[in-house]
Amino acid sequence: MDAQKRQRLEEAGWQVGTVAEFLEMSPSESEMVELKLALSRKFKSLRKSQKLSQQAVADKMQSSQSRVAKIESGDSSVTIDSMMRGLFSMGATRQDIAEALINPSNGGNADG
Amino acid sequence: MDAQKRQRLEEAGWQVGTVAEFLEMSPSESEMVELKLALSRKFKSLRKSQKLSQQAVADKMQSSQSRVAKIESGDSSVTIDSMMRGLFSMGATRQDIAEALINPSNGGNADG
DNA sequence: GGCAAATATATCGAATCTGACATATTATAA
DNA sequence: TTATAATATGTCAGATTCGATATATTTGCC
Repeated sequence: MDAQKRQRLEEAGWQVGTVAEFLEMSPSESEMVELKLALSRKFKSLRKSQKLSQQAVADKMQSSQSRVAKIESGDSSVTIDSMMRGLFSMGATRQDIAEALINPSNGGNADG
Repeated sequence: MDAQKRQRLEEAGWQVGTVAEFLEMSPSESEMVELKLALSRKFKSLRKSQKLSQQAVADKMQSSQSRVAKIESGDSSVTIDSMMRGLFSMGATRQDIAEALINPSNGGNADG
């Protein structure tokens, strides 16, 4: 059972503990996971608010649709650098990003 | 941007060169540079405030002294992931990081 | 000055991540 | 339904970054 599946279970109501506990992560590792999750949410909500397809964002940031999908799905092969690059390519400011880091929700616009 | 800042960037390996070349950097690329600069400053000020050597921080984050030096000098081979990992290893919170992103200065404690 | 600790810089093999691509799955509209 | 766009998933060669190491330089103290 991987982390993603486990998270799905949890969202469906299964009490299994925290992701960090399950994966036996150090505090800094789980901070990293949460940070990436926050950025990934912000990324998706920003794209939606601008009504862009993943392909359109990929073009803006000189990447590929599949990579954008991975960014939004929280794939572990994605770096923070990559997410930041995408956010800036969509016009996000450091302010926007800072707010996304603090706010546990998706960070504002569009579907929420 | 002043000449001193540009020179620091050049010395750190950012392909900046002339002012003209610098202006050819896309907006998102320069946002990335500024973001990394902000994180690098926060990293150093946090380490100083905790009176840790670069080696000590390297141990905490399972890296090497040389890599910590590169983080603090704004070396272009350093990823944001790497900087974040270091910041969290020193006990920084997402709040701390968010503030560092917004604040153009070094971010608070110790020298500066 | 001399010495030791701290920091900076260079290099390199190994590990990781990337963009591209193929393809599967899921929405959306006619 | 059928067609089409959008999104998700898997793979992989090439590029990038990593930690480690060696070594140079700087800093601080005697």
